Amino acid sequence: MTAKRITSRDVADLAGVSRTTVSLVLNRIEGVQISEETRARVIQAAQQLGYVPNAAAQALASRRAQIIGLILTRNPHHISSDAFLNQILDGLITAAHEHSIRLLIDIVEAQHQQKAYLELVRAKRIDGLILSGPRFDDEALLSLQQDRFPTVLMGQLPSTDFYSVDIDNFSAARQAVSHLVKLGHQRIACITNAAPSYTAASDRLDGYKKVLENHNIPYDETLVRLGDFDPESGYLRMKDLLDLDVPPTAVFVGSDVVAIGAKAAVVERQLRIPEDIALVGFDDIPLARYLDPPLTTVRLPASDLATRASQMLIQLIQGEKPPEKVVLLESRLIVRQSCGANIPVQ
Amino acid sequence: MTAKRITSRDVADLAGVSRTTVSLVLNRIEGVQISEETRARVIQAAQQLGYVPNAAAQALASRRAQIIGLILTRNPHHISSDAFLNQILDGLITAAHEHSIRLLIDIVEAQHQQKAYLELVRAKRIDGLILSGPRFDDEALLSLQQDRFPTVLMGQLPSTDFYSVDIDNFSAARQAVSHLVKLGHQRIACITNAAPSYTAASDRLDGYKKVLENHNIPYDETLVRLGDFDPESGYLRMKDLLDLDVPPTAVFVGSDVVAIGAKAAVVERQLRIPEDIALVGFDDIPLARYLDPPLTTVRLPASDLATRASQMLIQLIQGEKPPEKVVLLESRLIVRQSCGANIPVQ
DNA sequence: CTATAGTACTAACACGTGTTAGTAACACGT
DNA sequence: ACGTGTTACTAACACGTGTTAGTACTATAG
Repeated sequence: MTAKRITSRDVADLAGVSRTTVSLVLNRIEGVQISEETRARVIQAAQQLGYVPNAAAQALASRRAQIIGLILTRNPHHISSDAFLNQILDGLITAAHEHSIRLLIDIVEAQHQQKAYLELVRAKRIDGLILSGPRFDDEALLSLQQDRFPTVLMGQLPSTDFYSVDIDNFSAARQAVSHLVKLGHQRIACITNAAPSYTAASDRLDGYKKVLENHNIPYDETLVRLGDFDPESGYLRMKDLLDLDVPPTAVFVGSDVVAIGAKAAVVERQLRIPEDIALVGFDDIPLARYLDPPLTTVRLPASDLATRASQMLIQLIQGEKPPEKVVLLESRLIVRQSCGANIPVQ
Repeated sequence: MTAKRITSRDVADLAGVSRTTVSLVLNRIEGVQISEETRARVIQAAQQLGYVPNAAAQALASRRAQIIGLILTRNPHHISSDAFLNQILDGLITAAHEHSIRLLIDIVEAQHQQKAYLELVRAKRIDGLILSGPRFDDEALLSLQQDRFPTVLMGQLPSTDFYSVDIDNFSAARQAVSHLVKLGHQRIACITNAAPSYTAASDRLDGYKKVLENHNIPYDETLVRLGDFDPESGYLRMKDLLDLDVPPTAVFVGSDVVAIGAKAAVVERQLRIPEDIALVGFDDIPLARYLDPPLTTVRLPASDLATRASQMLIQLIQGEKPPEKVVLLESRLIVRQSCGANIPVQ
C-alpha cells in the first residue's frame, strides 16, 4: 500500500558502495578518506532516491534526538493569554533552525510535574530542555540536577546551580517603581503577574517593596494583589484596589497582559489614565505601544533571552561548558504615556 | 560518568523473565496470557529500577514517533504578536496530553518550505501534522497528499482534498460587515489580517466584498488595505485610510491584533472610537474585551478548533477515517463597544 | 496411554542507523 | 623481494525496543 521506505541500504546499492560509506559521506565525517568520485556517486544516488535518514534510527544509534524541549510551568489555560511566550517561541525556533534541531513544547502543571517532563528526559526524547518559569516548589528539577541533564532555566532559582538566562527582575521592578515615585506618587499599588511561587513574580514584588523602603513610604499590604497571568486577574484585582477607602494613585503591574486587564477596570470606573491612576506594566509586549494610552513598561529582551538560552543549551548538549552559569540581560524602562510622564509616543 | 541507562533487559533480569514478557506486560498487550503473578513481578521490577523505555528505540520498532507536528506557515517574526497561536497551542497541548503524545512545533517560511517540513515527515519524526495557515502557493503540500500522510489543515485549501478544520471565514466576515452596515455605515474600509495568499485573509475579504455588493455599496479599492499579522501593519494601514480625502466611517479588520494597531492610529489622530470611526475585529483574543473601548469582534472558537483538529489527526494516524473531510465550526459576532452599537460590556 | 487444547512464556528477527576495527590494493623506498 | 605507509573502503557490532513464530508444560478428552 504505502510506498516502500528508502533506506541507506538502497542508496548504497544504487551507488555500488557499502552502507557505511553512505553514512560517512552523507554525514560529512572528517578524517576518513573517500574519493571525490565515490562521494559524488553517493550524493547523486541519495538525491535520486529522495533519501531521508530515519530520525528514530538515527537517534537510537547516535544517542541524539536532535530535539530540544521547551517546558512551560503553567496552567494550560494561561497559555492563551501569555504574550511573552510568543516572543520566546520566535527566538527559540529561529535558533533551533540554525542548528537543524527541532523544538518540542510541553506544559507542566503543578499536579503531575515529575512524571510529565521527566519522561521526556529519561526516554531521551529530547537532548536538552529549557524550562520557562521555574518554581520554588518544583521537585522534579532536583533529579535533573543529579542527572546533569542539559538544562537551562528561563528565570532563576537561587538555591540551585542551574544554568539560567534571565533579566534582573528585582532591579527592573525598582526602576519602574522609582519612576512612579519620581513622578510624585506616594500611594503606589502592585499587582503581580503571578503567584509568588514563580520567582519572577516574587522578585518583581521585592523590587517594589525595596523602592518603598528606600523612600520611606510605609508598606501597605492592602495595596499588593496577586495577578494570575491573564487580563481577567488584572481586571479583578484592580477593581478591588479601586474599592479601597483610599485607592492608589499609581499601580505597578507585573506583566503587560495583566496590566491591560487592570487598565480596563480603571476605564470602567470612568477614571483616567494617567491623570487619576498612573500605570506601569512589565514585558513590553508588541501590543503595549499601541494601547490607549500607550503603556509605560519594562522592556524585556525576549528574543535575546531565547537566543542566549538556546546558545547555552546547545553548548551543554555538545558537552561544552558555557562561560557563565547565570546570564542576566539588560532590561530598561520604556516611558510612554500611561505613567503620566507625558513623553510623546516613541 | 553518566549513570548506566536502564533497559528492558535489566527489568527482565530482575523479574526473572524474558525481555519479551516485559514488553508484553508494560504495553498491556491483549490476547496474550501472562499470569497475574509474573505481571506483578515485572511491574514491580520496572518501578524499582525506574525504567522508562527509550523513545527512539520504541519509535524505530513500532514505527510510531508518538509526536505530532504543528507547522506554522508564517514569518518567524510574526509569531511574536500572533495571539491566536496561543489559543491553538493551549488546545493542542491539552489534547496531546490526553493521548500521551508530544507536540513538535515548527515554522515554515515561504522560501524553503519543501525541505523544512517534508524532512519531518520523511524522517518519520512525526506521525502526523497540523498545518496552520495553509497557503495557495505551498508546493510541498502536494507531496503530502500523494504520500497520504496524516495531515489536518487549520484553514482551508479548496482545490485540495485535505482533511481540515476551520470556521466559515466568508460568512463570519459577512456577519461582521453586515453589522456595520446595519449601524448605518456606507463607507466601510477593510484591513486584512494578512496577504491574500493566506486563505483566511482572502475569504474574509471576500465576505466584506459580498456585503457591499448585497447592499449596493460601490466597491472602492482604496478602502482595502493589506495587513500583515502584526499591530504595526494595522497602525500603518489605518493611517493611510485616515489620510484619504474621504476617510471611512467604519473599518473591518481581519484580526484583533491588527485592529489594535489600527485603533492606535485613530487615537493618535484625536478621533474617537466608535463615534468617528467604528471598528470591528476578528478572532476575539483574550485581550479584546479589555481594550478601550472593548472591541467588537468575531469570536473564533480557537480551542474547539484545536481539539477537533487533533481528534481528526489522531484518527488518521490510527488508520481510521474521520467522518467529515471538512469541519466548519460556528463563529459568532461578539458585539462590544468599538462598533458603536452601545451595548454594555458583556 | 495418547491426541488435543490451552497456558505461560521465550528465541530470534526486525526496525535503520552510527561507528570501530579491520582489510585489500597499491605505491614507494631500500 | 620486502616491509611500510597510505588510500579507499567494508564487515560487523551496537543502539533498545516491538513482535511473530514457536516451545515446554499441564490439563482434559477419548
